[in-house]
Amino acid sequence: MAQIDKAERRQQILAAARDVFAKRGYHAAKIDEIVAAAGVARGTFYLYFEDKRGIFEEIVDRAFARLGMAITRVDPAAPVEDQIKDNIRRIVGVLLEDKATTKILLSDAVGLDPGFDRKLLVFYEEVGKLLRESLTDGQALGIVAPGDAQILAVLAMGAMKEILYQVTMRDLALGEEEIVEAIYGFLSRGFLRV
Amino acid sequence: MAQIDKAERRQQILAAARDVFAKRGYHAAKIDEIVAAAGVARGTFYLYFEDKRGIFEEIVDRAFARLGMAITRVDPAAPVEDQIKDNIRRIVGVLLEDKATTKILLSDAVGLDPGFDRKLLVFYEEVGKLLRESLTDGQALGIVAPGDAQILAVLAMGAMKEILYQVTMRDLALGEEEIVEAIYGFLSRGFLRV
Amino acid sequence: MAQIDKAERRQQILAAARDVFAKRGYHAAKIDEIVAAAGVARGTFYLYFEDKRGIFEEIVDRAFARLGMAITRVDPAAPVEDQIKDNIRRIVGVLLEDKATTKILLSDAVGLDPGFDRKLLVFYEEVGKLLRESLTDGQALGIVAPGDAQILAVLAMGAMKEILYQVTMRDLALGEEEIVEAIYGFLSRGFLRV
Amino acid sequence: MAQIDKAERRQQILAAARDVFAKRGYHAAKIDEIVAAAGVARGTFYLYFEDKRGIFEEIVDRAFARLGMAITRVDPAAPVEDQIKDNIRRIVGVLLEDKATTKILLSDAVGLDPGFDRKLLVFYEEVGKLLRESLTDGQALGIVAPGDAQILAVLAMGAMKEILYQVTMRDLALGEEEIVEAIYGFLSRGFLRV
DNA sequence: CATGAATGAGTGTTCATTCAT
DNA sequence: GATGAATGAACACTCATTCAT
Repeated sequence: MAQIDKAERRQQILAAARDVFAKRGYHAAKIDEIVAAAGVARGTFYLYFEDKRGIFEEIVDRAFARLGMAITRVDPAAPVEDQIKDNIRRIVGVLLEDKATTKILLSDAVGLDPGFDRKLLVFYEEVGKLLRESLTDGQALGIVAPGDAQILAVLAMGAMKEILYQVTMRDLALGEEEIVEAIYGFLSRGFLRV
Repeated sequence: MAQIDKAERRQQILAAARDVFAKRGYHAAKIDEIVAAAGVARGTFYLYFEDKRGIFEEIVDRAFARLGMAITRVDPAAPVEDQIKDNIRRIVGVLLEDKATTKILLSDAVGLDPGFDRKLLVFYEEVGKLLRESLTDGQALGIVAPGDAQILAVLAMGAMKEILYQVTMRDLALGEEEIVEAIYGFLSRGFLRV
Repeated sequence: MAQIDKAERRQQILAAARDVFAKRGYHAAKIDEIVAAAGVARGTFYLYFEDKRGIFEEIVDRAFARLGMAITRVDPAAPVEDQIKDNIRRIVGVLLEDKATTKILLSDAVGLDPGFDRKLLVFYEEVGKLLRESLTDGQALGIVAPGDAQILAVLAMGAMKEILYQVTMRDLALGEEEIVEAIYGFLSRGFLRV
Repeated sequence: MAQIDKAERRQQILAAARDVFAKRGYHAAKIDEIVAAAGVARGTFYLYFEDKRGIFEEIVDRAFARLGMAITRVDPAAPVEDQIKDNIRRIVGVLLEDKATTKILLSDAVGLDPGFDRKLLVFYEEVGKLLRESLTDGQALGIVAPGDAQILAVLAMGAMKEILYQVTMRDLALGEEEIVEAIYGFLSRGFLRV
């Protein structure tokens, strides 16, 4: 079990932890099961991670970082439709690429404890802020409907989170592009025609 | 402590549990704190409830029941706008009326364990089914945009859940009617005008 | 195992802990052995005591309190010999009466950790202060040899501690009165006659 | 790290261990901190010492050896006062010269475990035996007060240990000669003049 | 019915020691 | 010899649940 690269060993444990957390949820996930899945000894775990919560936090932080990088600001000077679709496509891509982590993000990390709730809220707030600014820009140009940009941002995020939650948790059989189109259509036009 | 009605005693404990669960989250909520808040002895708790998970489940079940009763089917023969707004208004009303329970529903109950995840999924699926049917009816009448009704239903629920989650967790200062209008506007027209 | 008086239950556990600590030393004493000796369940221990260190500290504190009460100030106006002998007799009596606790005091509590070292030092300093004052009084009356009263106090305490340590740890077969006389003789006259 | 003498490397580790043991106490001293202080790798430690207890034992054994060599038998044919003072002076000198080790001896090694208690007892008994014989000789010559020589030996050692313990642990500001004189005065004449 | 003292299974974490390179 | 990554035995403590009074 000896000379693996240190970074590789971290990844190994991280991947095992991700799978166990996704399968069992945070509290039902036992260190024992994680190290068994990673094929390392109990003590090795603590060589690479502070504690159970620490590794969970790292999984979430990495996912947030990946997600953050998938999102880019919309430039209102250029055609927006493709930019928005690309954003949606990248977000959906990142989340569907690693469903275990997505389940952790959208399910296990929710309501874990006040500290974690804050972390989640902060991340969504950051995304919301970017979205809000884009919406405000768009409103100035008349390509976004008037209304409280913050609320619109929250609603848009909620819609996306839910569809991805359902796809992840229920294995709703939808192709990525289908999801992207549905989200885009919904955000752009809603669905009521009364 | 003598002459309290049995049902009243249940309520007392239930309310205490709800507050503690909302304040601490499921795992950090200790039976000790619940019984202290309810002003009963430890053993008394188990006279009224099977176990910790049992009382939590009852809180969630009651909330779901209340929520279910707030939702009524839209009759496409009559003017739909008011019917939809009424539905939204009732749902928002129920959830904002008891924020502790709403926090439990939208945060603590999420990712608790596979069994609970299923319960949540089932409830949202039931709501989604009703919504889907209404949407399908609407599509037949041309008052709902075409598209996969199931996805539309999921997106609509996600948007509503998120705004209420934010209002509950962040104390976003929004009036009920404001929320109702924002949701309705979003569902009906989206926000892009490109 | 039920309805014993709460104070009695504390005593029961305290006595068991004292025996185990005395037999094994602080670190080798396991909670398991203490509760087994006390005939209670693991959890019961924590119902009565904060933690392992807490019960140890209580044992030491109680011993110090008992010891403190055995010591009285010497009144230089009255004949001092009997007063001193009485003090020595009471101290020796208290320590030989419960050898397990004495072993804990003179052996296990020593060098446990910086916090405990301080507690010990503080206690001995208090005793030393009383002794020092008595010695200073005595020096004024010419019944105590001149010299740094603090050093004399320390030396006197050391002599007493050591003889009791040896009696406790080695079962040196000495009667109480023998010990008292030896200490008194030593303190009063030393042993060199050159 | 290459060309260091094997014996030198041992010394290096031994010195580091001594400092860490003195600073933290036996149990709070971690191998990690010792090897870090010594500037060697974890495994290297075990190349030079059996285990943690082994190195601790060696520190104590060496200290006892040094101490043993400082003590010489008093020849009753020659003037004893200087011989005794020289003995005290040498003992005090050895102990104050390396306060870290003295703290280990008088504090950390006490009550470590039954095995160590025995080692301490044996050493003090050996010293006590030598002292007892000197005292018995002295009693035959009338230069030592009558009384149980063993008890007198124990009392004398206790007095010395305590003053050195206090000087070491409390940084009692006393010069060596002051200490020597105080001890000698105390042993020779006690302090009561009633 | 109500009480609260007693229970004990369950688990995260530490750290001395080993051993492949 | 030297290294430091890996090991896993050991243990204090928590807290939901039970049950004698």
